[in-house]
Formats: sequence, structure tokens, C-alpha cells
Amino acid sequence: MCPQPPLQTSRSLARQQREQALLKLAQQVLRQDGFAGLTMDRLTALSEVSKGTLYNHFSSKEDVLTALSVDSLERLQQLFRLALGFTGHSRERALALHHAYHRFSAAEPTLFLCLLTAATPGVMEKSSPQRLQRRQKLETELLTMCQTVLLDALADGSLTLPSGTAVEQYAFINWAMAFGCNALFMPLRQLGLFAGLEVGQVNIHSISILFDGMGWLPLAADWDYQASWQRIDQMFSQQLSTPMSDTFIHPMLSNAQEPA
Amino acid sequence: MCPQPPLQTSRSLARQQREQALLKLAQQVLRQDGFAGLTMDRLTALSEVSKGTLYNHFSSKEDVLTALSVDSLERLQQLFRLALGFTGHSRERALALHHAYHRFSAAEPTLFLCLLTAATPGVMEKSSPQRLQRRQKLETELLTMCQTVLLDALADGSLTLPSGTAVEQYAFINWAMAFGCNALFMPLRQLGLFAGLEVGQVNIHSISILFDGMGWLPLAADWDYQASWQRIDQMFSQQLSTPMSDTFIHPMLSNAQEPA
DNA sequence: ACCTGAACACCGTTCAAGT
DNA sequence: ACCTGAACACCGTTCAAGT
Repeated sequence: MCPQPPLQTSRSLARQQREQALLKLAQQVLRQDGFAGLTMDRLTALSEVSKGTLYNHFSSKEDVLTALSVDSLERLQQLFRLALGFTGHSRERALALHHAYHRFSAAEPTLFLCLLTAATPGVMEKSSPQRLQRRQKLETELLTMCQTVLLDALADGSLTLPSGTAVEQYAFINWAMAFGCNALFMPLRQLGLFAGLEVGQVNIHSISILFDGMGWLPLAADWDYQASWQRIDQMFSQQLSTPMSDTFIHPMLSNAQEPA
Repeated sequence: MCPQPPLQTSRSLARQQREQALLKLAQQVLRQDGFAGLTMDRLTALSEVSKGTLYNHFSSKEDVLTALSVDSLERLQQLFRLALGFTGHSRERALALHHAYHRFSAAEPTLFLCLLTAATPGVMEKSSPQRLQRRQKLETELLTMCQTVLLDALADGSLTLPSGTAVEQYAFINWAMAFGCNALFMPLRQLGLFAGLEVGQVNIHSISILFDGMGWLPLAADWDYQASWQRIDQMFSQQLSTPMSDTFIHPMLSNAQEPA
């Protein structure tokens, strides 16, 4: 009756679910015992698979970290999709993208640290090429999403490119700023620096400066972006309190399942 | 005749020199075999000390990486000193600071990657508290140097703080931007992204945007900062071609040695 | 007081045997 | 075709013995 529920697919689905379960466990270990506490022994002990199977999923310990960073990027992408759906002018939508980035780094500090760690040469050197490729693809897609908003802004005239500047460049600068602010804040805090500063505020402020510097209209002086930020925050809170996490965890379910 | 050349000092000097030699070797290994290729075995094999002595200097393998990051910060500090000596208005001096940061990341990619790696939780967790403290102190000093220029700008009126903003915040944003741009560029390049972009140009551009966004006078439209960048570059090239590297490598020599 | 390197322990990775 | 876990190998860390 079911139109041949393809065995291969359901098998690979199971495989994917197991991999997700393993990554969940890895996160748990990272949270409990820190990054130094993550060992393949501990991971197998907590899981229900043997070491061999673990290595069937991940080519090395570092590959686990890269896999977690891929997961992070996928979640970021989900948030970016929501951000792009925000109703407002182009600069507000760009603000929404930054909000998504910040929200993720605040809600998932461990995963965000995976993003930082996976950008490290020692980890990249020992990760599987396939996983690195997957990450590259995702990162490209995210940057493309950033460029979408920039192109919109160019189209509606709220932003003008100085001659000799590529859109790519603006996307990179935004990405770098977001990464720098969110990535540096945690370690510097840990070192005891910037005790007086609040992440969210610094973030909003730095984005305002960046966009104003790009000449992105309306400028901060002519618009209440603090209010926009709050509206964006509410939008996210609403959207995330409801279903969506389902579609996130098993993006393939829609193919696999059939209405009864 | 010599006013008691203190034995303790000369001993600790020798110790310091040996530590520098070990760090030089570690760099060599990192360059040749990558970060995954750095092992304590390999380091002792290349050096003339035993493992025990190596561990007498560094509490762990990760401590070696943190030590390299401390070294990096010390060199950055040297460059920052030069930058602050640049003759020009406050925004140009701030540009000089960014130039120093960029110059370092370009001239010493391996050391810069150490800076990135040492900010990683896995490394911090296994580094000695003393070394982490040393790093924190240096990082504070560097940020203070950034704040110096900001305060100058506030004093001469070329920069105005919006109410409710701390100078610290501006210093952090600058630091984050510089870190983000320089740190992300290398890994993203390695992943094959941004093949068309040139680091130096992106850097200058991002700094212009940042300073313009802060409203730091004169704005980019009213001043040729490309020319300033080149003048700064020349200044660095001149200063660095001459002595100074001596005083850098052995900052204590001036105390220890006596004219014959 | 400091150095040595053999010994130890932990942990990442593999692979022959099993289902 | 996939799973298992004992075995292996590498490498980080220690410490008893030496100077």
C-alpha cells in the first residue's frame, strides 16, 4: 500500500538519527566536562554503540567537532530563514540576521564554541574532507543569504555601493563583525575582561555603527533600531515557541512519512 | 667591578632564552607539520632538552600554544607602540593600530593562528593559570593602548561619545572587528570562499566603515586614508628594518650586559 | 636545584571475528 | 553489510634516579 517506502532511505534515515543522537551526547559531554573532557571512550560509553560504529560515523575526534559545527550552521540557517521573513525595510532585515546570529550564540554557547573550535587549524587538519565540504557549502549559503538583503537594499536605494566594491565584501565584513563580537566576548569575559559590558547592548551598538558607516538608510539617528530589535526578538520568540523544531530535527521526515 | 651581576637573574635569563628557543622550535614544527603535527615528542627531539625539562617550562602541550599566543601578543604590543608613535591625527593613529594588527597577521600567519587556537576552550582548559594570567594582562594592556587613541580623539573633539556609551565598548568593537576580519579570512580562504577578495583592501575598507560609523572626523569622504595607510606602511617598514628586533628578543639584555 | 629518559597511563584508531 | 570490542600504537605526563 505504501508506495515502496525505500529501504535505503529508511536505513540512511536511521543512520542519520543515530548520528544526531551521538552529536547530542557529545554536546552533553562538552557541557559537563568541557572540551578537554571529550574523548571517544566517554562518547561510546554514554552511547549505545561501539567504538567501531562511532568511527563509522566520524573519521576522528576532531571530525565530531566539525560535525557539531555543521549542525550549528544548519541551525543558524534556520534562524536566518526566519530573519529574512521579518517584515520591515532592508536594514531592519539585516538587523534581524545579526539578531539571529546573536540569539544563537547566546542560546547555544557550547555549539557556538564548536564553531570557533572548528575554525581552528588543528581541528580542520583532522576532519574528514566530506564534512569540511559540507561546512563550506553551508557557510556559502549563509553568506548568500546575507547578500540577499544587501542586494535588496541596493535595489531599493537605501544602500549605495562605492565604486570598486563588491557585495561580497560587505557580506564578509558583516560576518566578521558578528563573529568577532560573539566569539571574543566569551573568552575575554572568562579572562576577566569587560566585566561591565553587556553582550546584547554591545552587539546592537556595533551593528548600528557598521550600518551607519555603510551609509545604510535610514541611519540610526533617524530610526529607533532599539525598538526594531525588540520587535525582531518578539518575532523570533513567537516563531520558535511553536512547531518548527520538528522540521528542524528531521528535515527528511516529509519525504519519509505518508499520511495514514 | 661589575655591581654584582645577580646570579639568579642570569639564571632566569638563561631559562628565558631556552624557553624562547623552544617556542621557536614549536613554531617551526607548526609551520612544517601543521598544528596536528605538534607533539611533545617531536619538540624534545628537535630541541636539546629532555621531556622532563620541557614540562618544567610548559605544564602541557596546550600550554605551549598559549605561550606562543603570549609571544604573539608581546610582538603585537611592540607594533602597537610603533603605531602610537605615528605622526598624524587621532583617526590616523587608530588606523595605524589596525595596520599593526593586520601586518602582524600577514607577516606571522602561524603565530596568528596560535592566537586563534589559544582562544579555544580546549586549549584554555589545559593551560597553566600563570600563562593565562599573563595573557590576560597583555590583552588588557593592548586594549588600553586602543583606548588611549580613543581618549585623544574625544579630547580633541574629532570623536563624540553618544550618551550611555563607554570608551571600553568602542575599544572592544575595534578589537572584535580586527580579530574577525583577520581570523576569518584565512579559514574561509582555505575552504575556498572569497577567492576574489584581497585581505588588505577588505581590511582598509572595513576600518573606514567602522570609523565613519563612529562619526570619527575627518570622515573617509574628506580625507585620503588610502594614502595614510601607505604612509603608515612605510613608517613600519623603516622602523622594522633597523635595530629594534634586538631589544625585542632580549628585553632584559640592557640590564644584564655591561660595556667592556 | 635541576636534568634525564624510561615507565606509565590514557586515549585515539584499527581490524579480525562475529552477526 | 554492519557491528563489536579487544588489541595496538601513539603520545601526553610523571617520577625515581642521577648530576
